[in-house]
Amino acid sequence: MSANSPSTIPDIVIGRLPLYLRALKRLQQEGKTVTSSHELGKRLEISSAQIRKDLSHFGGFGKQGTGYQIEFLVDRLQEVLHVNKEWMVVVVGAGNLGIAISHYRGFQDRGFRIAHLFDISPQKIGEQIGEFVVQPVRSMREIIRREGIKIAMLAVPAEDAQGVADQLVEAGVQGILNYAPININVPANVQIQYIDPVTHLQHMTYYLAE
Amino acid sequence: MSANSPSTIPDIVIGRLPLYLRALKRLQQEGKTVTSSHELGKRLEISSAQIRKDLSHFGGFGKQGTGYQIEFLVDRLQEVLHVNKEWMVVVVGAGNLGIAISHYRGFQDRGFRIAHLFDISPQKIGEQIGEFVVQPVRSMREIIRREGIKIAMLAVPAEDAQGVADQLVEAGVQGILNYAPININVPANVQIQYIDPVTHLQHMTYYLAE
DNA sequence: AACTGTGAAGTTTTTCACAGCC
DNA sequence: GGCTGTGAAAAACTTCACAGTT
Repeated sequence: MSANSPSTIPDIVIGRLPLYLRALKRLQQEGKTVTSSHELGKRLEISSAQIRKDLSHFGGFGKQGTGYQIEFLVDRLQEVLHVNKEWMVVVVGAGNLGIAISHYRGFQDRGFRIAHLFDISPQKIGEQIGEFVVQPVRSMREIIRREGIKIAMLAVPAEDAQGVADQLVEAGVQGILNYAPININVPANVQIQYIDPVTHLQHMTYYLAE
Repeated sequence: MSANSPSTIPDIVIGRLPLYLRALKRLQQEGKTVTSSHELGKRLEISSAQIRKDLSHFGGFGKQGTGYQIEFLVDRLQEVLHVNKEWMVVVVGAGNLGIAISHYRGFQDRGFRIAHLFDISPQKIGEQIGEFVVQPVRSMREIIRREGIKIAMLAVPAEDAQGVADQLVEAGVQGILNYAPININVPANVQIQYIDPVTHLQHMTYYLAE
């Protein structure tokens, strides 16, 4: 079967594809050229049947008796996830977190490039952070529009997150990665994902005896 | 029904509790004292039935016709998640990310306090980062043991993550929040959670037209 | 012999819908 | 009238197990 229309594939499956991609690239770095659902599953602690079924949504990528050509599978997954091109991304918030994000080298080779760093504070505007000069939130809308940027990372205080998100959506952003520890509401056509380390820590402590 | 033994409650339910807790605290900050599964669900984009069912695993926390006393529910959830005390946490890796984590103010009032910051690089050791002096990984094991620390945040390069995780487990750590973009293997009795912004970005781009 | 891709079976998770209470 | 807590039903997800290919 060839690639389905996106809407028919469960979101939970989509969420695992980046993990497969990440693990495959690592196998590649280790010099491997072929792998199997079993080997991959062992690394990821996911059953081999799960991996085969997930991948089968997008077509038969493997060879019976042999397994998967890693390079081929990496290409296919990058295609499916639309990271066979480079997405321009903006960071909003030039506090410690925004600065750390702006310095992070790990976006480059996985499909993302930071294009701008914004902040609202007059003290921060104009400051040089790595390769970026902090720009005013005031000009954010215009820049995002002009450059057709579709993705933003939100690293502002929780109180400001909804307001900034509204502005980003208004400017045409279609995906927001929110680092602020608060839920924000966006239109249905805008993707939102959350990163909040504390929720992960609290998830772990449930299982830790006191 | 009163609190069950942890093992009988689905992990997926546990994963939502921190989100409920976060949203409830925000409602509290907004001055509310009572809420309903419907109101909470609207904020979180989770169905009200789901919220009621999740909470019912731990006892009847609400009142029919009225809803939930926010303060009471916050206390119960903190109890269930074991964050009614403060957990000491160490950070390993004093690069940009480790530094940002060490500066982050948001752990304090949600159950966690950073106790130490470690790095392996001689240039970094001794450096003052906020309120911490970077300590050598060499002395990590001894310090974790002595202070009975159970949780670590890993912010080292992917290549070093497995090795450091092994040392942490050896030292008695029972939960690791791994920021390195790589899967690591730990014994079954050790909790592990991952934070990798790129996997979230790639999840979003699947849904974004090119 | 090793491995994929996949229907069918099994399990888990979510939603429904309503009795019971405030 | 508004809301919870919960069995029962429905939906979603995972695993099984094996035919088919290399």
